Amino acid sequence: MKVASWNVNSIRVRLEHVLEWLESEQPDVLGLQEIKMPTDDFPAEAFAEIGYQSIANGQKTYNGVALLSKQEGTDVIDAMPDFEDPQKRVLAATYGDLRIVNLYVPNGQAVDSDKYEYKLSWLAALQAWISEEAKQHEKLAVFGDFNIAPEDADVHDPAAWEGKILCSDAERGALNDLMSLDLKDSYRLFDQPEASFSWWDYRQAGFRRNRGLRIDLVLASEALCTSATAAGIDKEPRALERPSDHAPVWLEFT
DNA sequence: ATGGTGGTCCAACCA
Repeated sequence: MKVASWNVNSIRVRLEHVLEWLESEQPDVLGLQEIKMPTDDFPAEAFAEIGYQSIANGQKTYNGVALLSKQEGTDVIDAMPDFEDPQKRVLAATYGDLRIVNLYVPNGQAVDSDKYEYKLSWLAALQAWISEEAKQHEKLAVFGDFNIAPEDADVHDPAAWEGKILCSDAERGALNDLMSLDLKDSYRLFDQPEASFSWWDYRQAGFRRNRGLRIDLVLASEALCTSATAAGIDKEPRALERPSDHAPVWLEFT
């Protein structure tokens, strides 16, 4: 089994990239973030033609998540319980005995902003929801664009980013709380290259200079970690013409 | 010191 996550920054613009990546990598499940279109506009037919079913949870202009898969997803959840949110940022489904939670965590803009307070309250609601999901599903993967770099090793310039948005103590604390629900950052189960990132700013030639952050994560339950065989980040799509600013991240297990 | 790119949609917001 291979599961993957990719913030595509508009599925309209990135449709060909995603179709090509699915055909070459053949993941069993791919979660998308920032589809940036209403649910009803999602190009399900294009994915069906190459053998992928889809579930979308979108809105006009901003946010939006989707799940593409070879088998049908069941027990779909498209909003966190007990958290009113007009922003479409979550989508969960079950594939066989595997539970998938696909997240687009709020960016937060800056640590002194209203959007940061929204991010922290959103993460508190997530903690409550995922603790319930973890009780119900032994094989659980919680993946997506977390908009949090777990550690300084996940940041190109830790001194410059210290305490800043995506790296603040409160954000990292919320991520650690989530991981204390027996969920591991699966990328670190394996030896990885230094300076491994999943997002590079479009500005200042961030990708060419590898000035990035690793903020796209696949958190895996103990039952998944014990059968994990490989994890990685595929930088190839980030080097294409008109790329997303994020690369797909993936986990394989038996 | 400032702003620098890109998507959505055409002014301004979000990242």
